[in-house]
Order: sequence, then structure tokens, then C-alpha cells
Amino acid sequence: MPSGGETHIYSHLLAEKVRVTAAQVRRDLMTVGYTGTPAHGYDIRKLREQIEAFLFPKHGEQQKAAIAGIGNFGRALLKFFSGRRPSLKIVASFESDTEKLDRVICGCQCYSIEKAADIIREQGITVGIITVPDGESQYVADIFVEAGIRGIMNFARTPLRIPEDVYVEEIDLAMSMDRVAYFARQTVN
Amino acid sequence: MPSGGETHIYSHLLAEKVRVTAAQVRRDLMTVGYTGTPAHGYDIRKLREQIEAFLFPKHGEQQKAAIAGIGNFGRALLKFFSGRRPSLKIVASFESDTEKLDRVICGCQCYSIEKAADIIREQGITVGIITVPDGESQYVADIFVEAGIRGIMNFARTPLRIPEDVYVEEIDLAMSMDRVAYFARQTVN
DNA sequence: CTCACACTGTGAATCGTTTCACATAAAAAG
DNA sequence: CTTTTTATGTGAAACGATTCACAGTGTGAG
Repeated sequence: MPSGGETHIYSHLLAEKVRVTAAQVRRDLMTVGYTGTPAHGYDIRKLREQIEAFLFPKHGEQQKAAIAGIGNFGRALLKFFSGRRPSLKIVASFESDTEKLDRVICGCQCYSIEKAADIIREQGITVGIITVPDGESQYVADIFVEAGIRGIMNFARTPLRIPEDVYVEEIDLAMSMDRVAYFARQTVN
Repeated sequence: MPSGGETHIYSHLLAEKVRVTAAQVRRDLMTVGYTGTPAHGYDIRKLREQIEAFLFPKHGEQQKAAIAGIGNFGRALLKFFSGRRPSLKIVASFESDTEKLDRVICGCQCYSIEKAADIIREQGITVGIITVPDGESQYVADIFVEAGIRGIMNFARTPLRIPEDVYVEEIDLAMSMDRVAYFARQTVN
């Protein structure tokens, strides 16, 4: 067995760290395309490079995102994502509330939703975040898709009707909470 | 065919509204325990009652929740969940930042994390929300579980090590965002 | 009354994901 | 050099969730 986990690491050690099975780790690394050796496991530096190459845009390229709806959540997300990934930046926010328009909020310029299509196209924005009230989410999504956005994170409760080739991540916090509350209630007190 | 969707509704109409298949709706209602009739579909009023009986505590009972970490996200969640479900209420928040201690923040009393165990036990809190920085999440989770919490919503990036009988909903926004960005990049430009 | 229709409830098939388990390989020990 | 050990990569099995498809049933039409 090689010394410590200095430069190399085994699948089962990685697995332990992230609470999954070793098989899962190996399977995932397979799709990432990096392969280790039975003798030393995975070369940490190279593995890391490989994962980053797989996951993020080539060095230098930057993906742009926009967020619609900057209520409590929108602003929290804005702060959360700002500076987290150098390769992804939220460059514009959209609102219908006229109070917030044309100001910089949480470090991000806020525009009227009507200008969204133009700005998305001009700036080449590919990722959209939707935190508007339920009723407006489809409307916003339609604008996003039409303007060329390729991936959407949707926090509204109603699943969006979206073309097949646009990726959507539906995040329904109310439902998640219902699940937690439900199971918390099931277990014997 | 019965008149309009006044008092009754068919699985395929429900399915359309929430963007799933009719079979899925019927399957779900099966587990909820309500059964309709081929003639009229589901009685909306009774269906609703049945779902609520399945999903929420009996009328009058209230589940209590606590949140640990009231940064931007914590506060947004606090506002988001307050008043959303009469049957679930966030009754306490915990922080390590001494600035925030012993004040009411977003309508919720903020305590030192050290008092968490006592307060959870005293008040019979069963649901915990964790929005603390990554490094502290396991520490908080251990306190929660030890104090008797039965369901946890975890927003920290590291999955928690938790006994089998406590339900955990892991919500990893950074990973969700990575997925969206990844797929947005894959599609042909 | 009988027939045709439309919908439900559910067993069986399908699909995507996770886990198992083993052939293979490289190092270390003898 | 040969044997033993331990880890990888991956085909195949297991699992969970979704979808198909159809028998059963009540209703309205004729």
C-alpha cells in the first residue's frame, strides 16, 4: 500500500468523504473520463484537472447568467452565486416591480423584464434563474427560451413547459419542506 | 361525460395542469388512498380533504421547525416559509454570530446554537433547516438529531451523516447550478 | 334493456440509476 | 521469479420509479 493520501487517493476514500459508495465514485469518474491505476488509485492533481475540464468551460471562457425576480430569494441567490465560480457570472437581473428598476441591486444591474430578450441576446446569456411568483414563471420562461437561454433553474412551484433541448432544474422548496415535515411526522414519537 | 370541471375532475386533466402523465397522477392518488370513479373521476372536495389528511397533521396539530444559520439564505427561507403552511411554523433560529443573538430576526427569535438542544426539546421541535457554512453543518446536525429532530432540510454542500430513521432532504444549489451550466454549454450553439 | 364509451385501478413492462462482483493489473513480499 | 494482496474498470444484476396497457365498471345513448 502506498504511503498517505498525499498525491493519490483511492475510490473508497473519496466515497467516504462524500457519503456514497466506492462503485458510484468509480462509475462517475468513468463518465468524467479519468482513469486511475489499481496500484495508486487516482492522481489527485490530474483527477482534479480532468473533472474541471469536464465540468467547466475551457479556461478563459465565461458563461453568463441572468436572474428574474429579485425578492428575498432572488437576492439571496444573487449573493450566494456571486464570485462562487469564476466561470459563471450573473450579469443581469429582471424585475416587474418598478421600484427596483434601473438600479444596481446586490451588485447586479436590474432591468425591466421587457428588456430581457434584448439584453440576453446582446450579452450572450445562456443560463436563467427564475424566482418570480408562480403565476409569472411561464411568461418569463418563454421570454428566456425565445431569447436563446439554454439552461434554467426554476424556483417557482409550477413545472415549466419548455422545449426538449433546454435543460431545466426544478427546485420546489415548498414540496421539499412538505416531504421533510411528512416523514418527520411518520416516525414513531 | 359529466358537465364541466365543477365538482369533479379526471386524472388526465390534473396531469395536464402539473405536467405529468395521467398514469402518474392515478398512481400517486393510489398511495394517498383516495379512489375516484370511472364515471365522474375524482370528487374535488373529497380528494382535497384526503390529500390534506395524508400530507398534513390532523387539524389543530402544529409541527414546529427551527432553522440554524440566518445568513442571506436563512432569512430568505424564514420569510418564505412564514405563514405558508398553518400546520408548520418556524419557531426558533440559531446562530453563532454573536451580533444576531437574542434578537428577533425576520419574525423569529434568534438563540445561540448552544441553547439549541434545550429549546428543541422544550418546544417539541421536529423539523430542522440547516443553512450554516459547510464546515459547521455536521456539528449542527448532530445537535439536532440528539435533541430529537426527525426531519432535516440541509442546504450545506456536504451530505450529512445521520441515523437511518431521520429523514434528510439534501438541497445542493451549487450542484444544481453546475448541472444547469453544464447542460447549457452542451447544446449546440 | 343493451351497447358503446371513457375513465379508473393496477399488474406487468420499461427505463434510468445504483450496486454487485469479478477479470485484470500492478506492487510488494517471499 | 512466483505468489499474494489490493485496487480499478466494467458487464451484469438489482432496484426504484415511471409508463404501458388492459380488465373492470358506471353512464348515457339508442
